[in-house]
Amino acid sequence: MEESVQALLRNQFQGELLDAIQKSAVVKEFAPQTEILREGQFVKAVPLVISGLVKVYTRFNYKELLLYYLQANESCIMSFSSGIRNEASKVFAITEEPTKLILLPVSSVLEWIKQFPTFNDLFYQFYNQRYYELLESIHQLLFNKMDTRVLEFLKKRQELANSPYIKLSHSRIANELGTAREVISRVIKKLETEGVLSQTAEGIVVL
Amino acid sequence: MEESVQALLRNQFQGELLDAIQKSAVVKEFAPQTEILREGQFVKAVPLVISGLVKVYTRFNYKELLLYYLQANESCIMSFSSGIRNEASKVFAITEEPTKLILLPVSSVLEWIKQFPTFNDLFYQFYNQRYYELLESIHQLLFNKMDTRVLEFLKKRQELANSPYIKLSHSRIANELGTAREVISRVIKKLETEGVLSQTAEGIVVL
DNA sequence: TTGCAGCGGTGACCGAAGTTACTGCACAGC
DNA sequence: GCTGTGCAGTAACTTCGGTCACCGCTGCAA
Repeated sequence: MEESVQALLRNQFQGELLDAIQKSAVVKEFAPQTEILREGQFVKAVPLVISGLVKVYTRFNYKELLLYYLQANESCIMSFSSGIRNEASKVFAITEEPTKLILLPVSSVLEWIKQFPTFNDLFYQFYNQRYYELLESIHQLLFNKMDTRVLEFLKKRQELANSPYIKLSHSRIANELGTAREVISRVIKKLETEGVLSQTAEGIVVL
Repeated sequence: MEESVQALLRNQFQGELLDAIQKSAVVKEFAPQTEILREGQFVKAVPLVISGLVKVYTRFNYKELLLYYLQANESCIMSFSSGIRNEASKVFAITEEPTKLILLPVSSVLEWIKQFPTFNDLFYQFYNQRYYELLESIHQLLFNKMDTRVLEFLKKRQELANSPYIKLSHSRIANELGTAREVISRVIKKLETEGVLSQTAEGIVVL
């Protein structure tokens, strides 16, 4: 295992738990736009993101909706839950950027949860985080109109990329929000005339 | 503690865990339409439903949306999570029927989770269940039109009440689905002419 | 150079759902 | 009896978002 990964793990975990993780974890790297979890898939490993960005989303009849992003030190609770219950996943996950993650075998995770309270806490935290993010998605869908949904989305992307320029095509944005490309064009144009953002050759900038 | 509650607990828990729960749990009864969790509330106890029905929902500017129901042997994960993280609740809970529940102090729950793996598993199960139900809500909002949403809702109510007759006013249904009363009237009328349900004096019947 | 694929812009249109406003009915309480 | 209240039905209208069709631009590859 590389030194950079080791360092990250040492930061998060200590003692026996650290040893155990180092022993059984497998490091994997993925190129952008690699599907790492399909709906209906049965998972036997829980991923823990080391670096990069993973998009978790749901899909129905070619209509998608972004649920949340996984960043460094976060885990996909869906693969954990589908792992422990031996149920098929109900969501999809795809890398957005080059992503490095470690895979923890479900059986080991189950052991560690019993043995190490800090590890257990961590997973409750993960669940919690995702619960909130789903709740937030529900709020967006139910209470907000397209313009605020687009704006919120762009702001989040700006934060995540840590760059003022959002390099996403209108149709990509439409997919994330479960709508059509034309709608995004319309809304972004409107936001632009309102002066809250501007479209440049380098990407969209929220002001 | 009454014998009926004792029996239910013995059914779910054993040994030391059962003893501990019996020692520190408080039984409470609530009349229908009693608010047991408000948004922004800080909770110091985790409820476990013994009997009855609790509605968990979110609200914004007088617009509501049903998230899920809590039935016997289920717990509100929101109060657990807001308890352990000392954060304010983001959802509301209200009794739909006369409801009996036991309250477990947050501090004890945290202890038991470490001590008793079965108890820990139970709470993961709760989290999981709610995560799925939120996901289901998102699907309903994003992919389904009002007519299917109403129909699904009515079917679920029929199951829960264990009676063919759904005694809910149109405006109540509208609230649960985050829409207006007129819309429900319109949709139900349409469903009625389509022959998938009928409205009688005793309530709505899905055929 | 041509052609084509991907992207954004736009106008026209439609349908779903939210809104307003009013009607009629049943029932309770006085 | 009258009146108030809560519920359902419904017509008319608006708004939002999804869809269709088409255009023009750019850049790439044959």
